Amino acid sequence: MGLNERKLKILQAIIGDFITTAEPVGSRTLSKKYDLGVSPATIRNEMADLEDMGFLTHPHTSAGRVPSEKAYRLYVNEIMKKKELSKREKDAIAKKLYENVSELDKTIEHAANILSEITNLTAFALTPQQKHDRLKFINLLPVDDSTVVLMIVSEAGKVSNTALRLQVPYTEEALSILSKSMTYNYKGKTLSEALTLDIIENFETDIEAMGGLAKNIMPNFMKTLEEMLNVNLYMEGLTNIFNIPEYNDIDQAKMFMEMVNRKEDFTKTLISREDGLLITIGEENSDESMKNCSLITATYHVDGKLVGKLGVIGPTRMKYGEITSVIEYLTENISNAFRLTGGNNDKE
Amino acid sequence: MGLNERKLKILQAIIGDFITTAEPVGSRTLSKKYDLGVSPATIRNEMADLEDMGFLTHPHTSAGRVPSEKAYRLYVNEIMKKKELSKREKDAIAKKLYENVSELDKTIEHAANILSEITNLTAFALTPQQKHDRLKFINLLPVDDSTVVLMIVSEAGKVSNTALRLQVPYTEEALSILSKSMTYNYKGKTLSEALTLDIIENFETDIEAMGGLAKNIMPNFMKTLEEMLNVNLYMEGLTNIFNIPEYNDIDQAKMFMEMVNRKEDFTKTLISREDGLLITIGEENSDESMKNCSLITATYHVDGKLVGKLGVIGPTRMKYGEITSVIEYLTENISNAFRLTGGNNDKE
DNA sequence: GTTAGCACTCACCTAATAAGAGTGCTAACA
DNA sequence: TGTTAGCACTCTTATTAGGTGAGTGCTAAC
Repeated sequence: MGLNERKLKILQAIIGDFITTAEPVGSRTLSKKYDLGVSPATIRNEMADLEDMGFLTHPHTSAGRVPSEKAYRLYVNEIMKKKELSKREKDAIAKKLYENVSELDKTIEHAANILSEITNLTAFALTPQQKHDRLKFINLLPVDDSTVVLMIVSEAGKVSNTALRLQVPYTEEALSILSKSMTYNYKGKTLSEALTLDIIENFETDIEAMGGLAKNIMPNFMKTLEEMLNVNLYMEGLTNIFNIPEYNDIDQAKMFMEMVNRKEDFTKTLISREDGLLITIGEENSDESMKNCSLITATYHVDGKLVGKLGVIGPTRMKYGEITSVIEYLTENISNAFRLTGGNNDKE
Repeated sequence: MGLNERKLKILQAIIGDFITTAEPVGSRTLSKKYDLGVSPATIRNEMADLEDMGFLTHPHTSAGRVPSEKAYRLYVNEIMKKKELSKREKDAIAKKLYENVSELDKTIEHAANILSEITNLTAFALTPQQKHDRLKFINLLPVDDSTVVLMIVSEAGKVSNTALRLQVPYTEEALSILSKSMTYNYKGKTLSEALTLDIIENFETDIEAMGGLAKNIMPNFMKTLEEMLNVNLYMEGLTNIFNIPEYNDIDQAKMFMEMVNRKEDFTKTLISREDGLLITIGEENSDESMKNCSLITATYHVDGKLVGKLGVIGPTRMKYGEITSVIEYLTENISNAFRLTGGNNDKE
């Protein structure tokens, strides 16, 4: 028994209807609402077939049909068409996105916000992983008798610094030597390379000479590098799930909230996902807590190098077509925003 | 009709019982559970009096009594005793709190986390308002042909910097002059003073000479100052409310989540509250969305100067005594942690 | 192959009933 | 005069039963 055109048409109608109404759809409603050219009885026969084939399920005998995850998978792979966004939508998105383009993090946060507002789902965005970002500039600046500022700039333009209060007095000369020595050792290295460098060895001889200065500073340097490697997770539209029938139940809502609030786990899940547009439906998710969710993620690029991710999470019943269109438009424009402006806040 | 000792004892028992069980408490349970020395009938008479006085309410005729907000107010003001924390609890708190004491923000976040775990409520903490923090160090550092880093250090040890990509070439000399000029103009000023300074005037003559360098940099400087003035709000234990009977209802949970997710509003509410330990119960809250919550906030000090806030929010039925004890212990120790170590990561 | 007709199923809603917790009042007691 | 036992009464909550309607699956006719 194959999926002839009529079956496909009926399946598509069922999926489309269910996605918007969240109600099991019956043969009569189907024949009234959609112009299928056949009677409810025929539709019933076809639906029975579709159920045998695993595309539909039955909450109970006297209920309408509900698409299975297999149906969504088919829908995503073959039926759904990407919806071209209207000029107005595009403009609205672009306007918000370009609002504060000087800070990558802010833009990423905005992107998640836009996404959640358009989709009415929970949206998220990860700031880029900086693993391959290289150290460009390292400096130690005297601020006062007991305070120096450690400053690190990466090629991607990320700046990080910490005010260090030293336990021991220091001389500007020693500071300058250490600063130069660090630059010599680390400049041009990627963040992850830098983290594996055995610094103690490199500075062994100097440490005594500089009265513990390096001993004071290097641990902080490494800690700062680690922090630069951290990605930030932005989440928006958390409360949207309360408006979704699937989560109109305190336990469901709780489970969902708890899942997305385990930010480290969630971040790990996102990072480990393949690059590019990826849709995982229900059981396809490896995370136990996501087995009744669908997750859509996409990769964005900045300067053609760094990559981060953004996407949405919600019930398996979601508007896959529209959502992927918005996500793709967003990823393109995050890339563009930064390619065109070099991360500065002047638009071309 | 006054609040004689027996009435007070009964009221206390009712409040205590209701706080732990969340069930309306009846005369029989009361006489069985607590050793009041009188029969249920007597208790009933007293309860009727207490209800007339406004301390108790009646969900319906055949239900037990529930404390009114007036009762909680009395309880908080006069009955409740602060619970001395056990050594073990104190140690556990201190250990977590001192874990990463080099960064104020991290410590504040930890504090909120500890608080939510101990109280099983939603806890929050605001990083200090830096209004009166003074600028200590301003520097412009050349990184490459088109990039300079703007670095600002405040007396409180807050460091901020931004990599600026300039549209025009610059000379190190011009940069150095600008840097010195900025230091001259802003050093020692508080952040809020600095923000109101009319810089354009100060640099009018220099701007031409430095080929627009100042014009490029000053707006970013001001923006950075503004960011330094921002406070951060950390929230922990959001999903705890799902375990609270009062919020075991999708609409209640939704309202709560939406309230605490309006972070700007919430932050404003917190900032505008009086310093010190402050408990507001139900209707005492000016925020419409908090009228059925209780909010406890306290102020913490760092170096005896900067102040931030932390606290919990939950249903009016909460363990006021225990919670305030924990909050007070936390605020003291945040202060101590930074007083003793000067914000560095070595303990004394 | 398609359709009309019809019996059948099952969730859901409503009303009715029963059970249980707790009060308020009255009268007796110390 | 304050305290207590007793009891009728109230009101929620749980349970059950009956009715309704949406929708299916099957059969027989077209």
